Amino acid sequence: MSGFLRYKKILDLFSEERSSWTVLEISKALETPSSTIYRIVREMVSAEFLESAAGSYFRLGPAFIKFNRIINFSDPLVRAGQPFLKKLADENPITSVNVLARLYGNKVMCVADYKSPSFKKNTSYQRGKLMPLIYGATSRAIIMQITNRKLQDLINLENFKSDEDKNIFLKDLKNDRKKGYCFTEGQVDKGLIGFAVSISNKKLGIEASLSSIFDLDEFLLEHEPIIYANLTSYGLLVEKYINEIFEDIQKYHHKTNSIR
Amino acid sequence: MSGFLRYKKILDLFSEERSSWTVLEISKALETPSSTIYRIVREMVSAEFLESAAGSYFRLGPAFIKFNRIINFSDPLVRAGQPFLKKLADENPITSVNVLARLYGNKVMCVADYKSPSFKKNTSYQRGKLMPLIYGATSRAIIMQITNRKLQDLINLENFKSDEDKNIFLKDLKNDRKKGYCFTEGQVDKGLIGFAVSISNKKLGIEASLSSIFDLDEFLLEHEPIIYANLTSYGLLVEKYINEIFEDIQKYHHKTNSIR
DNA sequence: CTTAAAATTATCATTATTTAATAATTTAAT
DNA sequence: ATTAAATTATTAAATAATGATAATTTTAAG
Repeated sequence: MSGFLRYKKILDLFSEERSSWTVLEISKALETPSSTIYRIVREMVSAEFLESAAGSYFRLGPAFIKFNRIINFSDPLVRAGQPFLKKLADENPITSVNVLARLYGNKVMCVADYKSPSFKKNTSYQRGKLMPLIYGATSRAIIMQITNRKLQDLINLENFKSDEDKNIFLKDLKNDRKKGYCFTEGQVDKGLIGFAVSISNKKLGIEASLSSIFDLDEFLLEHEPIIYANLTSYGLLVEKYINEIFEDIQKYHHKTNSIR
Repeated sequence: MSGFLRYKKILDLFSEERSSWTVLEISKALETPSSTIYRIVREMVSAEFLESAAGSYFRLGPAFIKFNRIINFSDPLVRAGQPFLKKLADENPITSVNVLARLYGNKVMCVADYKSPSFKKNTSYQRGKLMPLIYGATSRAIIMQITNRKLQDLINLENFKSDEDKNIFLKDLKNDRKKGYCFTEGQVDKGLIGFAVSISNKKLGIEASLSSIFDLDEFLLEHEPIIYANLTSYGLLVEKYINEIFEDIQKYHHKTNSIR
């Protein structure tokens, strides 16, 4: 265990289910002497990546809240897309959960979400949560924009039940790519349906999606055209804003670099 | 530069204003050879604390979003208080910004906020932002619960204009402690006023506050009793929930520790 | 498709840090 | 006040980080 991994292994112990650990517990879990863990934990506490809680427990520190905020206010995708999620929800014909998500390793992560206040059911899509790459419209609108080698690599990491399943998935993906949007039913949450469009920006390396999730019980066929119209128009708007943000960033860097 | 500091120094370069850096820029800023920075950045990218963006730039990685989410769903203060912020806003007599904040080093950090949809002015209190310890009701309701040595240490870090200012501050603090709540006007944002109560839990080491911020132009004296009533009752409710969460955590740890 | 520049990774001797066993100290609970 | 638990300090030995340079890969332009 060396380098950053030393610190990351400790952080990775912390989860929603188990959010506080003592040094001795960490020491056992990582099979590392407690004197070593004490030293490392002390470092991380002083950097505010961990904080000491009561009863000699430690929990994740406020540095994560701070850096999360910086991402929120500066990440081009979040900055460009966040303001439109509420608008999209308000314009949808029925209550919805609206999600901006992006590729994160070989998973998909929701980076912003807005739920209509009266939406009743629970959804798995919540900011910061990792979702499977091959299920749900949100994910599909992301993977459908990926091609060649990178697509191969991602697909190879997935466990399809059979080669047939894999081929069906790839064929569906091709179809969706042609159509320009995705629809799935109950792949992630039972009783919910999802619609999604791709969001991308090559210069910024953004591979993302914008999606709306509805309660199947509320959904009528006549809603479909409005949903697609909303998603595609807001999708384009988000891409336009991402581009503007990109140009701002470039100007800024040009300026600061020439000063030096 | 050694240990975790090596990594933290790089992360600390990233800010809202400057959210992407190249390896060469980092290398210059930290006066460290680029071969070293390349190695460190690579480590952090693979741990997802940084991510490579377009044009050989790097930005903060999705690990922060992930861990932030874990804090959101598990931090006793956030878990207990978050759900009440909207309720508090809805019950306040005029539009408001409602904030849960806590001590963070020698600063105060907002850990959850809810703004009435129609609240017009901008406030400095946004989740994740660090605020001064000695200005604003939000901060004062935190520092007023701190005593003895710890208070001394915190006060000594502050730059008061004069000894007189310092004494006035300490006297006001004493008064507020007696009253059980704080009021300030325009100390953080001009044209805004703040009301706050303390939130604490000794066992969990929580030193926090619940506050409501209003537009001075909308505020009438007759609102005051309602505001105080709301803050104090929700403050007690939040403390009660923190306590329940504490007991849940204890049970859980008891269980998992006895299994081993 | 080629080519040149820029970005990134690999190599390795030197230097510095981390490790972990143990002792010493501090803190917390009765 | 006392004792156990938690934390910090100390140390030689083991290990890893550094940074100069070379090698490779990627990117952008013609």
